[in-house]
Amino acid sequence: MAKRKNNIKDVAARAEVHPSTVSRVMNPATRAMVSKSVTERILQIASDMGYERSPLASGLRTGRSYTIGVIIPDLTNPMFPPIVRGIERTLSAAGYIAILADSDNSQKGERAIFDSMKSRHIDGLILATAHLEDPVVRDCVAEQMPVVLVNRTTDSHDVTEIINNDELGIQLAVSHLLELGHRKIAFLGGPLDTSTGRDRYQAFQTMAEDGQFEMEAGLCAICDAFTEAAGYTGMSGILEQNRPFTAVVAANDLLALGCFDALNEHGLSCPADVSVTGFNDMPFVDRLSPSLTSLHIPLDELGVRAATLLLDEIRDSGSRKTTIRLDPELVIRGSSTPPGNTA
Amino acid sequence: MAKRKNNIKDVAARAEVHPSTVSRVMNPATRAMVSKSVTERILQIASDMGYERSPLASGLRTGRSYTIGVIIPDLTNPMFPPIVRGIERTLSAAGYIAILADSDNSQKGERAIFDSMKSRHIDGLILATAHLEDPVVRDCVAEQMPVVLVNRTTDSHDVTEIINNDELGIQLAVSHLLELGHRKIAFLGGPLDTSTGRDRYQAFQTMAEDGQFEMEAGLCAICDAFTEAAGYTGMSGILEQNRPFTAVVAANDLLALGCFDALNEHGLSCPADVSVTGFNDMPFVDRLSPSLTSLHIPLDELGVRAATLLLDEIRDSGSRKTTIRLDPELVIRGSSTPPGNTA
DNA sequence: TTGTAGGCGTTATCAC
DNA sequence: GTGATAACGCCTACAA
Repeated sequence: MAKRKNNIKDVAARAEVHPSTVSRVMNPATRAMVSKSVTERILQIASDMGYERSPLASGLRTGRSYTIGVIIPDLTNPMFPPIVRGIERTLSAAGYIAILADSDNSQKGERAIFDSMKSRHIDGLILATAHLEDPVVRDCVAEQMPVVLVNRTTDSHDVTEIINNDELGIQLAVSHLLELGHRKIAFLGGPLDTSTGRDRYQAFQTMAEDGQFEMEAGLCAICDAFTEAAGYTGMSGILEQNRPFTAVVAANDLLALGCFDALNEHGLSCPADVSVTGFNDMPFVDRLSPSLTSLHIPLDELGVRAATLLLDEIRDSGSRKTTIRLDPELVIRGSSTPPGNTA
Repeated sequence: MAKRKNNIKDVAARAEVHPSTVSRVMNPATRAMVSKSVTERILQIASDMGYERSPLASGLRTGRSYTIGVIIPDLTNPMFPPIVRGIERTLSAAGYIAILADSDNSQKGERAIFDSMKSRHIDGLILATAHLEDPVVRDCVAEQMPVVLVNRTTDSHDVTEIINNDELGIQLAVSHLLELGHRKIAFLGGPLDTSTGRDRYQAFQTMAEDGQFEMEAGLCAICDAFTEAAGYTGMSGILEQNRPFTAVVAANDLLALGCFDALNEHGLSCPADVSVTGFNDMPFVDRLSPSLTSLHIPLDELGVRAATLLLDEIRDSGSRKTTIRLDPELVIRGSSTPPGNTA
């Protein structure tokens, strides 16, 4: 009946050695200290008894938990599941486990989750939630907690991160629309307290300032979240201005979806009346009606590399912080065509 | 410099009481044992010092980790993120944390994850991966590990679970197609070693046997996974038979998407040539081209209730195992219309 | 190469 | 109501 799990002492007793010897054998890093014959005997017995080291106890002793925190702003945004999957696969291959939390796009949520994770003694953190000014990131740096940012960065680049070339992405999108003949282009931006929100917006502005097209204040809306609902609200605001335009650059795919809704509601159709581009090329946008022109990002790879960077960081926390910036690729689909009837 | 976190002894020293007393105060369940004045003083000091209990150490002592394992077959299937989110929200509100893993639709993966989670001393498990014959579920029952199944069940119903009324779902879909006038209906099923695969298939068969329409062997394909790729392969197989049909009932939405691809490739269009229904009403199917008729399931609620059931189970593991079965609702969209041109 | 001893932070159990 | 003690399972100087 007593279902107590075998512990290190049980194995030691059966192998007629001291628990510390078993401990050394069970830890690959210290295994070399023990003679070959004893090592083999202990490994055999341990496996026979179904012994498994308790990460809890060993973590308590060593201060490491082999647990990594992963905070995502919105798991229902289809861009994140592939990232999470890449992270999780990579971590578990290295003997780590991921504890996942969704901050629900809120900085307060992010903080609460961070505190809770910290109390679980996580060995490191992967954040997809970074804000330009982010107390959680600052705390990580201050406390020397290994951390990697994915997709978004902060204003103080003293952290390892893997992000996208947001400026290039917007350049590609706008150039594409310009080549199609569009000249009145609206912009649907994301929150300016995130790097993806600000940098994509700035890139759009810069292209206008370079004289490539004319930017009108009324044709620019900053949404307060990267969600369909916010995109809908933002686009509705633009439409109420009643200014002519033939294309919309949205700062991400969900905003573009909300944009579709607002256009439909105003009797406009995409792409006949208005062309739309998104950002991220999240799963299923190729199947939408219309299929969405977007900027492709290797999401799974983003996750894999974020996890790899974090593992490096944990092993050698003194190493220089690196910033990896991936170039997005424009994927042209049905939502962008030459301008026809002007709205 | 020494950034060591405050522990229970530090608090005790500052409050001039014994660590045990602090321990009693910090645990809501035992707080009543301590006098009001001491309780207040300790709480104040603890909060001043930023003291947080170490779940690791307390877990080591008590055998509970306040950690719940969550295994999902495929996180990139959009039906799961809302479920995961509901689970995570509910668990964290109760002081638990979720460790998430993706089994990648493989029973071997499920087993490996389970073992790894067990070694982390999880207090319970939520499985969305159940197979009809599932060793992991059997082990949970044998080891008295609290477990809740979501979405899928097993053949031995000795486990708490929250699932869908799959039979009703298929009845609704088929009835809908019959009412539209379809009589040659194909079926694209999921793996028969899962309850959702088998039960949806059986429901389809039963309706045919009841004489509501004629079921043809050649118009029935069982896919080996609930994925777009498998749906594409399955549907291609049906199309190669060259038998006339005007509608397809797919056992889930991803299969329906794969079905779209195969139809397109064969020059058939939905719904003009063939009507299609899905299952799960996962996010974004309302935006597809064509929008997909499907069976709606309250995904977030599924997650919330699964987590709630598990917490109940943890508190009172002796309680009777319950099966909750939710009725799906048919949502009619663009992919299903009366039959026009026969294929 | 292996054993010894002490401690990681907490709590159950017994005393007082 | 509070204090003392040991133990959860493991790791690591240090000693042998």
